[in-house]
Amino acid sequence: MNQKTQNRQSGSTREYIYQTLKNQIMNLELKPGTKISEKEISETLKVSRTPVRESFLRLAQEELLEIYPQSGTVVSYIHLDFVEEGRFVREKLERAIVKLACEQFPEDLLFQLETNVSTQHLCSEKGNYKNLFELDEEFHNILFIGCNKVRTWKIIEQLKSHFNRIRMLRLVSNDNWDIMISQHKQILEFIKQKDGDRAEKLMKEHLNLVNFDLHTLKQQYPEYFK
Amino acid sequence: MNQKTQNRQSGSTREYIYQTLKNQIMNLELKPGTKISEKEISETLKVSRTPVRESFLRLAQEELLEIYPQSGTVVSYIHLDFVEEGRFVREKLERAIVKLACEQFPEDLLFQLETNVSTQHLCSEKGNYKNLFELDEEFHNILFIGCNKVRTWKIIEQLKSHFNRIRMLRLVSNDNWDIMISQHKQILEFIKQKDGDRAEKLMKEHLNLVNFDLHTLKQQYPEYFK
DNA sequence: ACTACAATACTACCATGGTAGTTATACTAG
DNA sequence: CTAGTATAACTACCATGGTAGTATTGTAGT
Repeated sequence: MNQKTQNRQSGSTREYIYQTLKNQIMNLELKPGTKISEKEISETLKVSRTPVRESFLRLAQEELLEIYPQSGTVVSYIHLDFVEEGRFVREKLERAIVKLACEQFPEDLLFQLETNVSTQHLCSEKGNYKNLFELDEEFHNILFIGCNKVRTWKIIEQLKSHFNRIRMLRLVSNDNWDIMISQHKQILEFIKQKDGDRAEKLMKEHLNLVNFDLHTLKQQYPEYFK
Repeated sequence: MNQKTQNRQSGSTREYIYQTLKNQIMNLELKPGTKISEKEISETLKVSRTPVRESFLRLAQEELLEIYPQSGTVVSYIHLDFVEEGRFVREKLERAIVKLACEQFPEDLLFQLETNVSTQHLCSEKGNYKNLFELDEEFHNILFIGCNKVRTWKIIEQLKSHFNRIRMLRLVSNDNWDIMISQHKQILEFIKQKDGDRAEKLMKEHLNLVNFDLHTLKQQYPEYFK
């Protein structure tokens, strides 16, 4: 029997399913608490249950799904402990990274930071907050790449997943984009000047920018939280 | 057809296979570079290919296996970049944690640290290095538990996997067990005295204790490294 | 002897069916 | 109407067969 003749353009079926589900969870299209099943997903996405199942396992590993054996699978509620812990780890590591970046940083990646920041200005003028969000992520990612700490960034990305869903909850409206962008620009300046102390201090401020009151948000959207 | 009547005592078949393989990899029974396959493992461990495959995926996620699609699966070589990066992350986070522990730490876990350290003395006298190794891990784990940062420790554990294989290479002989134990004891004292600065400084020293020359080791066992 | 290429033997990947275990539902007794 | 129980309808888990893709081996041509 014909089991799959056309290749999917980007990677395996499993990867495709994983990305699709992860996006839906992070965008809150799949709301916390939603019950899903291998069979249901495999039917809506027109694939067999195997790659779906394997994606479930990976997402459970990353704490975005909770699998109850023989019973069911649920999209994880946003867990404030996880958010707090993610913030803790991120602060410690990013402060260390930006200090490292001040000691040495590859020229070509410095250039990438420059273009990133100027693109941020453009997106801000046009009110393109979706792109701005991604540029923010990219800015920090480049810092880790330049310090040869790619795995570390991946770890942070994973720990940030619960937090980023909150950020999605607040949508574009409430972030202080302009302050954020100017801080990015200033951090880049400190790196070029190799001023580690100031850079670290500013990075700490920068990460606290999104440090809004979680508990009021929890009261506003109680159905999303554990 | 009978597909599995007896329950395995501890958890699912998948978990059992995962633990078995992980142990073999960490103990270097499965040496870096060894080619393995779903079929082979499923036959030797007398299970079907599915749980084996799912364990492979998880171990690949943790960078202990490398899966080449449609081609083969290989036990990861020890990657010095990973070791270095693991050390970086661990230092930053453990220094922050021990400082936190000096601010507040639950009474019962303090007691657990006490018993842990005294057990370490016992094991040292008896030359029980295998247990000592585990007690070392436990000591640090308790610190994270007491600071409500369990996930953070899990992250570190994963990042340490490549490093721990090196530690296994050097076996028991070369570690400075006595210094290590006295440092544990001293760290515990600083926590009780709530002396964050001294605790952090000692923790940094402590983590550098196993900071031996990797490159000579790489020359000694070239077949284990990338 | 050495290269080009076809045949073969692998591999991980995906599809699918059966099973044990859990949960919801229907039914019965009081 | 309620409480308890049998039954049906789920679930994730595991087993297994087929497929596309890769690597190896054998073979023919030079």
